[in-house]
Amino acid sequence: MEQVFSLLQDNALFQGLAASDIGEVWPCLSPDVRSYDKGELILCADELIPGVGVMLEGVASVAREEEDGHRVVLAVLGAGDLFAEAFVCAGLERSPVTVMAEGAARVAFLSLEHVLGRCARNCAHHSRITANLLRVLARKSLSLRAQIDLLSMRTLRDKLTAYLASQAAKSGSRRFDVPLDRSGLAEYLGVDRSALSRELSNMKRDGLIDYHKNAFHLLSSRKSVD
Amino acid sequence: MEQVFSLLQDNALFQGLAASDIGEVWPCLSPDVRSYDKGELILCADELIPGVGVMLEGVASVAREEEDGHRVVLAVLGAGDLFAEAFVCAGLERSPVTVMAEGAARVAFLSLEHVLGRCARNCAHHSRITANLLRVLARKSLSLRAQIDLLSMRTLRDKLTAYLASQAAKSGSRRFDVPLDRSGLAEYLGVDRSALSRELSNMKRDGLIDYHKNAFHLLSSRKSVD
DNA sequence: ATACGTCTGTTGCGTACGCAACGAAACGAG
DNA sequence: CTCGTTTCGTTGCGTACGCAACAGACGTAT
Repeated sequence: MEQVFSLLQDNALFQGLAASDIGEVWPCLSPDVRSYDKGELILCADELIPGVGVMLEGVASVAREEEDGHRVVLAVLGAGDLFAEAFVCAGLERSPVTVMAEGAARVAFLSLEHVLGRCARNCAHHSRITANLLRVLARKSLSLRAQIDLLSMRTLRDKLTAYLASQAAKSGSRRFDVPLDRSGLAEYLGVDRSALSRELSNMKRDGLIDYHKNAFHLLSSRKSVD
Repeated sequence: MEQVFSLLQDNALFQGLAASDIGEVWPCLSPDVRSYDKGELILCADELIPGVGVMLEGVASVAREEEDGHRVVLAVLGAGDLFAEAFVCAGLERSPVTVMAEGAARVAFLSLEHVLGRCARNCAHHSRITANLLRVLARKSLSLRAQIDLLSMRTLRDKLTAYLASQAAKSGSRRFDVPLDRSGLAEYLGVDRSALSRELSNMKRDGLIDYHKNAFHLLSSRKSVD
Protein backbone atom coordinates (compact mmCIF):
# COMPACT_ATOMS: atom_id res chain seq x y z
CA MET A 1 0.00 0.00 0.00
CA GLU A 2 2.91 2.31 0.56
CA GLN A 3 3.68 2.70 -3.12
CA VAL A 4 0.03 3.40 -3.71
CA PHE A 5 0.21 6.32 -1.32
CA SER A 6 3.18 7.79 -3.10
CA LEU A 7 1.34 7.35 -6.36
CA LEU A 8 -1.62 9.19 -4.96
CA GLN A 9 0.51 12.23 -4.33
CA ASP A 10 0.08 12.96 -8.01
CA ASN A 11 -3.65 12.50 -7.70
CA ALA A 12 -5.54 15.75 -7.86
CA LEU A 13 -7.35 14.84 -4.66
CA PHE A 14 -4.23 14.42 -2.60
CA GLN A 15 -2.02 17.12 -4.02
CA GLY A 16 -0.05 18.89 -1.37
CA LEU A 17 -0.02 15.93 0.94
CA ALA A 18 3.05 13.83 1.59
CA ALA A 19 2.79 10.09 1.18
CA SER A 20 2.89 9.78 4.95
CA ASP A 21 0.04 12.24 5.26
CA ILE A 22 -2.01 10.20 2.85
CA GLY A 23 -1.28 7.11 4.88
CA GLU A 24 -2.53 8.98 7.94
CA VAL A 25 -5.86 10.09 6.52
CA TRP A 26 -6.46 7.04 4.37
CA PRO A 27 -8.21 4.90 6.97
CA CYS A 28 -10.12 7.99 8.06
CA LEU A 29 -11.65 8.12 4.55
CA SER A 30 -12.87 4.56 5.10
CA PRO A 31 -12.14 3.64 1.51
CA ASP A 32 -14.04 0.84 -0.11
CA VAL A 33 -11.34 -0.88 -2.17
CA ARG A 34 -12.44 -3.28 -4.88
CA SER A 35 -10.63 -5.33 -7.49
CA TYR A 36 -11.76 -6.03 -11.01
CA ASP A 37 -10.74 -8.26 -13.87
CA LYS A 38 -10.61 -7.17 -17.46
CA GLY A 39 -14.06 -6.41 -18.80
CA GLU A 40 -15.76 -6.15 -15.43
CA LEU A 41 -18.00 -3.18 -14.75
CA ILE A 42 -16.63 -0.83 -12.14
CA LEU A 43 -19.64 1.41 -12.43
CA CYS A 44 -22.79 0.55 -14.30
CA ALA A 45 -25.19 3.02 -15.86
CA ASP A 46 -28.33 3.58 -13.78
CA GLU A 47 -26.88 1.78 -10.80
CA LEU A 48 -25.98 3.25 -7.44
CA ILE A 49 -22.65 5.05 -7.15
CA PRO A 50 -20.66 3.82 -4.16
CA GLY A 51 -18.71 7.07 -3.89
CA VAL A 52 -15.97 9.11 -5.46
CA GLY A 53 -13.79 6.74 -7.48
CA VAL A 54 -10.02 6.67 -7.30
CA MET A 55 -8.08 4.45 -9.68
CA LEU A 56 -5.37 2.68 -7.72
CA GLU A 57 -4.15 0.29 -10.41
CA GLY A 58 -4.98 -0.50 -13.98
CA VAL A 59 -6.82 1.20 -16.77
CA ALA A 60 -10.54 1.76 -17.18
CA SER A 61 -12.78 3.37 -19.74
CA VAL A 62 -15.68 5.69 -19.11
CA ALA A 63 -18.47 5.30 -21.64
CA ARG A 64 -22.01 6.42 -22.16
CA GLU A 65 -24.63 4.05 -23.46
CA GLU A 66 -26.60 5.72 -26.22
CA GLU A 67 -30.25 4.91 -26.56
CA ASP A 68 -29.51 3.58 -30.02
CA GLY A 69 -27.39 0.95 -28.31
CA HIS A 70 -23.80 1.74 -29.04
CA ARG A 71 -21.24 2.99 -26.54
CA VAL A 72 -19.39 6.29 -26.72
CA VAL A 73 -16.11 6.37 -24.85
CA LEU A 74 -15.85 9.61 -22.93
CA ALA A 75 -12.53 9.12 -21.18
CA VAL A 76 -9.83 6.63 -20.35
CA LEU A 77 -8.65 6.43 -16.76
CA GLY A 78 -5.21 5.48 -15.52
CA ALA A 79 -3.76 4.88 -12.08
CA GLY A 80 -4.29 7.93 -9.88
CA ASP A 81 -7.23 9.27 -11.83
CA LEU A 82 -10.47 10.36 -10.25
CA PHE A 83 -13.91 9.53 -11.59
CA ALA A 84 -17.58 9.99 -10.77
CA GLU A 85 -16.63 12.86 -8.46
CA ALA A 86 -19.00 15.25 -10.20
CA PHE A 87 -21.89 12.81 -9.96
CA VAL A 88 -21.34 12.25 -6.27
CA CYS A 89 -20.91 15.92 -5.47
CA ALA A 90 -23.98 16.82 -7.50
CA GLY A 91 -26.01 14.41 -5.45
CA LEU A 92 -26.83 11.98 -8.24
CA GLU A 93 -27.38 8.57 -6.78
CA ARG A 94 -27.42 6.71 -10.09
CA SER A 95 -24.61 6.83 -12.57
CA PRO A 96 -25.21 8.24 -16.05
CA VAL A 97 -22.12 6.44 -17.35
CA THR A 98 -20.52 3.04 -17.35
CA VAL A 99 -16.95 2.49 -16.20
CA MET A 100 -15.30 -0.72 -17.34
CA ALA A 101 -11.95 -2.24 -16.41
CA GLU A 102 -9.76 -2.51 -19.49
CA GLY A 103 -7.49 -4.87 -17.58
CA ALA A 104 -6.97 -5.96 -14.01
CA ALA A 105 -7.77 -2.94 -11.91
CA ARG A 106 -8.12 -1.79 -8.34
CA VAL A 107 -10.35 1.05 -7.33
CA ALA A 108 -11.10 2.86 -4.09
CA PHE A 109 -14.52 4.37 -3.55
CA LEU A 110 -14.67 7.20 -1.05
CA SER A 111 -17.97 8.35 0.35
CA LEU A 112 -18.43 12.07 0.26
CA GLU A 113 -19.28 12.17 3.94
CA HIS A 114 -15.95 10.69 4.89
CA VAL A 115 -14.05 12.93 2.51
CA LEU A 116 -15.64 16.03 3.98
CA GLY A 117 -15.91 14.64 7.48
CA ARG A 118 -14.05 16.30 10.26
CA CYS A 119 -11.95 13.99 12.33
CA ALA A 120 -10.18 14.76 15.52
CA ARG A 121 -6.61 14.41 14.36
CA ASN A 122 -6.33 15.04 10.64
CA CYS A 123 -8.53 18.03 10.11
CA ALA A 124 -5.82 19.86 8.20
CA HIS A 125 -5.55 16.97 5.78
CA HIS A 126 -9.29 16.88 5.33
CA SER A 127 -9.30 20.57 4.56
CA ARG A 128 -6.64 20.07 1.99
CA ILE A 129 -8.52 17.25 0.32
CA THR A 130 -11.72 19.26 0.30
CA ALA A 131 -9.99 22.22 -1.31
CA ASN A 132 -8.46 19.88 -3.87
CA LEU A 133 -11.84 18.44 -4.71
CA LEU A 134 -13.24 21.92 -5.19
CA ARG A 135 -10.35 22.76 -7.45
CA VAL A 136 -10.88 19.66 -9.56
CA LEU A 137 -14.53 20.49 -10.12
CA ALA A 138 -13.89 24.18 -10.74
CA ARG A 139 -11.12 23.45 -13.23
CA LYS A 140 -13.36 21.06 -15.06
CA SER A 141 -16.05 23.71 -15.28
CA LEU A 142 -13.58 26.17 -16.72
CA SER A 143 -12.31 23.75 -19.31
CA LEU A 144 -15.84 22.77 -20.30
CA ARG A 145 -16.71 26.45 -20.62
CA ALA A 146 -13.69 26.94 -22.89
CA GLN A 147 -14.80 24.05 -25.04
CA ILE A 148 -18.29 25.50 -25.29
CA ASP A 149 -16.84 28.76 -26.51
CA LEU A 150 -15.08 26.88 -29.28
CA LEU A 151 -18.09 24.75 -30.15
CA SER A 152 -20.25 27.86 -30.38
CA MET A 153 -18.17 29.45 -33.09
CA ARG A 154 -19.79 29.52 -36.50
CA THR A 155 -17.00 28.55 -38.85
CA LEU A 156 -14.40 25.85 -38.73
CA ARG A 157 -11.66 28.37 -39.29
CA ASP A 158 -12.82 30.39 -36.31
CA LYS A 159 -12.76 27.31 -34.14
CA LEU A 160 -9.31 26.35 -35.30
CA THR A 161 -7.76 29.78 -34.93
CA ALA A 162 -9.23 30.15 -31.45
CA TYR A 163 -8.11 26.69 -30.44
CA LEU A 164 -4.62 27.13 -31.81
CA ALA A 165 -4.35 30.55 -30.19
CA SER A 166 -5.30 29.09 -26.85
CA GLN A 167 -2.77 26.32 -27.23
CA ALA A 168 -0.12 28.85 -28.18
CA ALA A 169 -1.02 30.94 -25.13
CA LYS A 170 -0.81 27.90 -22.92
CA SER A 171 2.60 26.93 -24.22
CA GLY A 172 3.83 30.51 -24.27
CA SER A 173 5.15 30.19 -27.79
CA ARG A 174 3.94 30.38 -31.35
CA ARG A 175 5.38 26.90 -31.81
CA PHE A 176 3.70 24.14 -29.89
CA ASP A 177 2.40 20.61 -30.03
CA VAL A 178 -1.28 19.84 -29.78
CA PRO A 179 -2.16 16.99 -27.43
CA LEU A 180 -4.92 15.57 -29.62
CA ASP A 181 -4.71 13.66 -32.83
CA ARG A 182 -6.79 14.80 -35.77
CA SER A 183 -9.89 12.80 -35.02
CA GLY A 184 -9.68 13.72 -31.37
CA LEU A 185 -9.38 17.36 -32.28
CA ALA A 186 -12.28 17.08 -34.70
CA GLU A 187 -14.45 15.60 -32.01
CA TYR A 188 -13.37 18.25 -29.52
CA LEU A 189 -14.33 20.98 -31.95
CA GLY A 190 -17.49 19.22 -33.01
CA VAL A 191 -16.60 18.99 -36.69
CA ASP A 192 -15.89 16.38 -39.30
CA ARG A 193 -12.37 15.03 -39.35
CA SER A 194 -11.85 15.41 -43.07
CA ALA A 195 -13.28 18.91 -43.00
CA LEU A 196 -10.78 19.68 -40.26
CA SER A 197 -7.91 18.43 -42.38
CA ARG A 198 -9.20 20.44 -45.31
CA GLU A 199 -9.40 23.65 -43.32
CA LEU A 200 -5.92 23.10 -41.87
CA SER A 201 -4.65 22.77 -45.42
CA ASN A 202 -6.44 25.95 -46.42
CA MET A 203 -4.96 27.84 -43.49
CA LYS A 204 -1.52 26.61 -44.43
CA ARG A 205 -2.10 27.66 -48.01
CA ASP A 206 -3.25 31.09 -46.82
CA GLY A 207 -0.05 31.49 -44.83
CA LEU A 208 -1.75 31.60 -41.46
CA ILE A 209 -0.15 28.54 -39.96
CA ASP A 210 2.37 25.86 -40.63
CA TYR A 211 2.31 22.39 -39.20
CA HIS A 212 3.70 18.92 -39.45
CA LYS A 213 1.92 16.16 -37.60
CA ASN A 214 1.11 17.60 -34.19
CA ALA A 215 3.72 20.36 -34.28
CA PHE A 216 2.09 23.65 -35.15
CA HIS A 217 3.46 27.10 -35.83
CA LEU A 218 1.36 30.24 -35.88
CA LEU A 219 2.64 32.59 -38.55
CA SER A 220 2.53 36.36 -38.19
CA SER A 221 -1.11 37.10 -38.84
CA ARG A 222 -0.62 40.40 -40.67
CA LYS A 223 -3.83 42.10 -41.55
CA SER A 224 -4.76 42.48 -45.22
CA VAL A 225 -1.54 43.94 -46.62
CA ASP A 226 -1.25 43.70 -50.35
CA MET B 1 -29.46 42.14 7.86
CA GLU B 2 -32.06 39.69 9.09
CA GLN B 3 -34.06 39.75 5.91
CA VAL B 4 -30.83 39.19 4.01
CA PHE B 5 -30.24 36.01 5.94
CA SER B 6 -33.68 34.69 5.15
CA LEU B 7 -33.07 35.55 1.52
CA LEU B 8 -29.83 33.62 1.61
CA GLN B 9 -31.68 30.49 2.58
CA ASP B 10 -32.57 30.21 -1.09
CA ASN B 11 -28.97 30.71 -2.06
CA ALA B 12 -27.31 27.55 -3.23
CA LEU B 13 -24.49 28.11 -0.77
CA PHE B 14 -26.68 28.21 2.29
CA GLN B 15 -29.31 25.65 1.41
CA GLY B 16 -30.28 23.52 4.35
CA LEU B 17 -29.44 26.21 6.88
CA ALA B 18 -32.04 28.14 8.78
CA ALA B 19 -31.86 31.91 8.74
CA SER B 20 -30.66 31.79 12.33
CA ASP B 21 -27.92 29.35 11.34
CA ILE B 22 -26.80 31.72 8.63
CA GLY B 23 -26.71 34.53 11.13
CA GLU B 24 -24.52 32.34 13.31
CA VAL B 25 -21.92 31.47 10.71
CA TRP B 26 -22.04 34.76 8.85
CA PRO B 27 -19.45 36.62 10.91
CA CYS B 28 -17.34 33.47 10.89
CA LEU B 29 -17.12 33.78 7.10
CA SER B 30 -15.71 37.29 7.59
CA PRO B 31 -17.65 38.61 4.62
CA ASP B 32 -16.37 41.62 2.77
CA VAL B 33 -19.58 43.51 1.99
CA ARG B 34 -19.44 46.24 -0.62
CA SER B 35 -22.01 48.54 -2.18
CA TYR B 36 -22.16 49.66 -5.78
CA ASP B 37 -24.05 52.20 -7.82
CA LYS B 38 -25.46 51.52 -11.24
CA GLY B 39 -22.72 51.00 -13.78
CA GLU B 40 -19.94 50.39 -11.26
CA LEU B 41 -17.66 47.42 -11.75
CA ILE B 42 -18.09 44.75 -9.13
CA LEU B 43 -15.40 42.62 -10.70
CA CYS B 44 -13.09 43.78 -13.43
CA ALA B 45 -11.42 41.57 -16.00
CA ASP B 46 -7.77 40.83 -15.22
CA GLU B 47 -8.07 42.25 -11.72
CA LEU B 48 -7.77 40.39 -8.46
CA ILE B 49 -10.81 38.47 -7.25
CA PRO B 50 -11.64 39.30 -3.63
CA GLY B 51 -13.42 35.99 -3.11
CA VAL B 52 -16.58 34.09 -3.84
CA GLY B 53 -19.27 36.64 -4.69
CA VAL B 54 -22.75 36.59 -3.20
CA MET B 55 -25.34 39.03 -4.49
CA LEU B 56 -27.18 40.50 -1.51
CA GLU B 57 -29.20 43.15 -3.32
CA GLY B 58 -29.69 44.37 -6.84
CA VAL B 59 -28.93 43.04 -10.28
CA ALA B 60 -25.59 42.63 -12.01
CA SER B 61 -24.41 41.38 -15.36
CA VAL B 62 -21.51 39.06 -16.06
CA ALA B 63 -19.77 39.81 -19.33
CA ARG B 64 -16.65 38.85 -21.16
CA GLU B 65 -14.59 41.41 -23.01
CA GLU B 66 -13.74 40.14 -26.45
CA GLU B 67 -10.43 41.07 -27.94
CA ASP B 68 -12.31 42.80 -30.74
CA GLY B 69 -13.63 45.15 -28.10
CA HIS B 70 -17.29 44.34 -27.63
CA ARG B 71 -18.83 42.76 -24.57
CA VAL B 72 -20.68 39.47 -24.47
CA VAL B 73 -23.11 39.08 -21.61
CA LEU B 74 -22.76 35.62 -20.11
CA ALA B 75 -25.27 35.84 -17.30
CA VAL B 76 -27.44 38.15 -15.28
CA LEU B 77 -27.31 37.90 -11.51
CA GLY B 78 -30.09 38.62 -9.05
CA ALA B 79 -30.24 38.77 -5.29
CA GLY B 80 -29.04 35.51 -3.77
CA ASP B 81 -26.99 34.46 -6.75
CA LEU B 82 -23.41 33.28 -6.53
CA PHE B 83 -20.64 34.35 -8.87
CA ALA B 84 -16.94 33.86 -9.43
CA GLU B 85 -17.08 30.74 -7.30
CA ALA B 86 -15.49 28.61 -10.02
CA PHE B 87 -12.65 31.07 -10.51
CA VAL B 88 -11.88 31.20 -6.81
CA CYS B 89 -12.08 27.44 -6.35
CA ALA B 90 -9.93 26.85 -9.42
CA GLY B 91 -7.26 29.06 -7.93
CA LEU B 92 -7.42 31.81 -10.53
CA GLU B 93 -6.33 35.03 -8.97
CA ARG B 94 -7.40 37.29 -11.83
CA SER B 95 -10.90 37.39 -13.19
CA PRO B 96 -11.58 36.39 -16.79
CA VAL B 97 -14.87 38.28 -16.73
CA THR B 98 -16.31 41.62 -15.77
CA VAL B 99 -19.26 41.94 -13.41
CA MET B 100 -21.13 45.22 -13.51
CA ALA B 101 -23.92 46.53 -11.32
CA GLU B 102 -27.05 47.11 -13.39
CA GLY B 103 -28.47 49.18 -10.55
CA ALA B 104 -27.71 49.85 -6.93
CA ALA B 105 -26.27 46.60 -5.58
CA ARG B 106 -24.72 45.05 -2.52
CA VAL B 107 -22.33 42.17 -2.68
CA ALA B 108 -20.55 40.02 -0.14
CA PHE B 109 -17.18 38.54 -1.00
CA LEU B 110 -16.22 35.45 0.94
CA SER B 111 -12.66 34.22 0.95
CA LEU B 112 -12.33 30.53 0.26
CA GLU B 113 -10.26 30.04 3.40
CA HIS B 114 -13.04 31.31 5.59
CA VAL B 115 -15.67 29.31 3.78
CA LEU B 116 -13.73 26.10 4.23
CA GLY B 117 -12.23 27.07 7.57
CA ARG B 118 -13.10 25.04 10.60
CA CYS B 119 -14.24 27.08 13.52
CA ALA B 120 -14.79 25.90 17.01
CA ARG B 121 -18.55 26.31 17.22
CA ASN B 122 -20.12 26.09 13.80
CA CYS B 123 -18.31 23.24 12.17
CA ALA B 124 -21.55 21.60 11.15
CA HIS B 125 -22.59 24.73 9.34
CA HIS B 126 -19.24 24.96 7.63
CA SER B 127 -19.57 21.40 6.48
CA ARG B 128 -22.94 22.13 5.05
CA ILE B 129 -21.70 25.16 3.19
CA THR B 130 -18.75 23.25 1.81
CA ALA B 131 -20.99 20.46 0.57
CA ASN B 132 -23.27 23.03 -1.00
CA LEU B 133 -20.36 24.65 -2.79
CA LEU B 134 -19.29 21.29 -4.13
CA ARG B 135 -22.79 20.65 -5.34
CA VAL B 136 -22.96 23.98 -7.12
CA LEU B 137 -19.76 23.30 -9.00
CA ALA B 138 -20.66 19.71 -9.79
CA ARG B 139 -24.10 20.66 -11.06
CA LYS B 140 -22.59 23.29 -13.27
CA SER B 141 -20.20 20.75 -14.71
CA LEU B 142 -23.05 18.41 -15.49
CA SER B 143 -25.09 21.11 -17.17
CA LEU B 144 -22.11 22.27 -19.20
CA ARG B 145 -21.49 18.70 -20.31
CA ALA B 146 -25.11 18.39 -21.37
CA GLN B 147 -24.74 21.54 -23.42
CA ILE B 148 -21.58 20.21 -25.03
CA ASP B 149 -23.43 17.08 -26.04
CA LEU B 150 -26.00 19.23 -27.80
CA LEU B 151 -23.44 21.50 -29.39
CA SER B 152 -21.53 18.51 -30.72
CA MET B 153 -24.43 17.22 -32.75
CA ARG B 154 -24.10 17.66 -36.47
CA THR B 155 -27.51 18.74 -37.59
CA LEU B 156 -29.87 21.34 -36.25
CA ARG B 157 -32.69 18.86 -36.11
CA ASP B 158 -30.62 16.52 -33.98
CA LYS B 159 -29.87 19.33 -31.58
CA LEU B 160 -33.48 20.33 -31.36
CA THR B 161 -34.87 16.85 -30.88
CA ALA B 162 -32.31 16.11 -28.18
CA TYR B 163 -32.94 19.39 -26.44
CA LEU B 164 -36.71 19.04 -26.56
CA ALA B 165 -36.46 15.45 -25.37
CA SER B 166 -34.39 16.52 -22.40
CA GLN B 167 -36.86 19.26 -21.56
CA ALA B 168 -39.70 16.79 -21.83
CA ALA B 169 -37.86 14.38 -19.56
CA LYS B 170 -37.23 17.14 -17.05
CA SER B 171 -40.86 18.16 -16.98
CA GLY B 172 -42.09 14.59 -17.02
CA SER B 173 -44.56 15.26 -19.80
CA ARG B 174 -44.65 15.52 -23.56
CA ARG B 175 -46.08 19.00 -23.07
CA PHE B 176 -43.80 21.56 -21.54
CA ASP B 177 -42.56 25.12 -21.72
CA VAL B 178 -39.02 25.94 -22.66
CA PRO B 179 -37.32 28.51 -20.44
CA LEU B 180 -35.44 30.24 -23.25
CA ASP B 181 -36.72 32.54 -25.94
CA ARG B 182 -35.79 31.81 -29.55
CA SER B 183 -32.59 33.77 -29.68
CA GLY B 184 -31.53 32.42 -26.30
CA LEU B 185 -32.19 28.89 -27.49
CA ALA B 186 -30.32 29.55 -30.70
CA GLU B 187 -27.30 30.74 -28.77
CA TYR B 188 -27.52 27.80 -26.39
CA LEU B 189 -27.52 25.39 -29.31
CA GLY B 190 -24.87 27.33 -31.18
CA VAL B 191 -26.98 27.98 -34.27
CA ASP B 192 -28.50 30.87 -36.14
CA ARG B 193 -31.80 32.14 -34.82
CA SER B 194 -33.57 32.18 -38.15
CA ALA B 195 -32.28 28.73 -38.99
CA LEU B 196 -33.68 27.58 -35.68
CA SER B 197 -37.09 28.99 -36.52
CA ARG B 198 -36.91 27.39 -39.92
CA GLU B 199 -36.13 23.98 -38.52
CA LEU B 200 -38.87 24.26 -35.92
CA SER B 201 -41.29 24.96 -38.75
CA ASN B 202 -40.00 21.97 -40.66
CA MET B 203 -40.42 19.72 -37.64
CA LYS B 204 -43.95 20.96 -37.18
CA ARG B 205 -44.66 20.34 -40.86
CA ASP B 206 -43.23 16.83 -40.52
CA GLY B 207 -45.55 16.12 -37.63
CA LEU B 208 -42.79 15.65 -35.07
CA ILE B 209 -43.72 18.49 -32.77
CA ASP B 210 -46.27 21.17 -32.22
CA TYR B 211 -45.66 24.45 -30.50
CA HIS B 212 -46.99 27.88 -29.86
CA LYS B 213 -44.62 30.45 -28.42
CA ASN B 214 -42.72 28.66 -25.67
CA ALA B 215 -45.26 25.87 -25.18
CA PHE B 216 -44.08 22.73 -26.95
CA HIS B 217 -45.65 19.36 -27.50
CA LEU B 218 -43.76 16.29 -28.64
CA LEU B 219 -45.97 14.26 -30.94
CA SER B 220 -45.95 10.48 -30.86
CA SER B 221 -42.98 9.52 -32.94
CA ARG B 222 -44.57 6.07 -33.42
CA LYS B 223 -43.56 5.09 -29.90
CA SER B 224 -45.69 5.36 -26.81
CA VAL B 225 -48.98 7.14 -26.70
CA ASP B 226 -49.44 9.90 -24.19
C1' DA C 1 9.18 -9.89 -46.90
C1' DT C 2 3.55 -9.56 -46.71
C1' DA C 3 -0.30 -8.24 -44.41
C1' DC C 4 -2.92 -5.43 -41.43
C1' DG C 5 -4.36 -1.47 -38.69
C1' DT C 6 -4.13 3.39 -37.66
C1' DC C 7 -3.57 8.14 -38.82
C1' DT C 8 -3.61 11.80 -42.09
C1' DG C 9 -4.60 14.32 -46.31
C1' DT C 10 -7.45 14.91 -50.60
C1' DT C 11 -11.46 15.44 -53.41
C1' DG C 12 -16.41 15.52 -55.38
C1' DC C 13 -21.03 15.92 -54.30
C1' DG C 14 -25.09 17.63 -52.16
C1' DT C 15 -27.22 20.18 -48.78
C1' DA C 16 -27.91 22.14 -44.34
C1' DC C 17 -27.42 26.30 -42.54
C1' DG C 18 -25.37 31.06 -41.82
C1' DC C 19 -26.58 35.51 -43.22
C1' DA C 20 -29.30 39.39 -44.37
C1' DA C 21 -33.55 41.36 -45.08
C1' DC C 22 -38.29 41.89 -44.38
C1' DG C 23 -43.06 41.40 -42.38
C1' DA C 24 -46.19 40.29 -38.70
C1' DA C 25 -47.53 40.04 -34.02
C1' DA C 26 -47.17 41.38 -29.16
C1' DC C 27 -46.17 44.70 -25.69
C1' DG C 28 -45.61 48.97 -23.26
C1' DA C 29 -45.23 54.06 -23.18
C1' DG C 30 -46.55 58.42 -24.73
C1' DC D 1 -54.98 55.77 -30.58
C1' DT D 2 -49.97 55.90 -32.68
C1' DC D 3 -45.39 55.14 -32.16
C1' DG D 4 -41.20 52.46 -30.85
C1' DT D 5 -39.27 48.17 -29.33
C1' DT D 6 -38.86 43.37 -29.05
C1' DT D 7 -39.76 38.74 -30.54
C1' DC D 8 -40.86 35.38 -33.93
C1' DG D 9 -41.55 33.54 -38.59
C1' DT D 10 -40.33 33.43 -43.56
C1' DT D 11 -37.51 33.42 -47.65
C1' DG D 12 -33.53 33.70 -51.21
C1' DC D 13 -28.85 33.26 -51.80
C1' DG D 14 -24.31 31.42 -51.41
C1' DT D 15 -21.15 28.53 -49.31
C1' DA D 16 -19.03 26.02 -45.65
C1' DC D 17 -18.96 21.66 -44.34
C1' DG D 18 -20.79 16.81 -43.55
C1' DC D 19 -20.27 12.60 -45.81
C1' DA D 20 -18.20 9.01 -48.30
C1' DA D 21 -14.52 7.14 -50.60
C1' DC D 22 -9.81 6.66 -51.56
C1' DA D 23 -4.64 6.99 -51.21
C1' DG D 24 -0.26 7.46 -48.95
C1' DA D 25 2.58 7.16 -44.75
C1' DC D 26 3.83 4.87 -40.70
C1' DG D 27 3.99 1.34 -37.19
C1' DT D 28 3.44 -3.53 -35.63
C1' DA D 29 2.73 -8.35 -35.84
C1' DT D 30 3.28 -12.56 -38.51
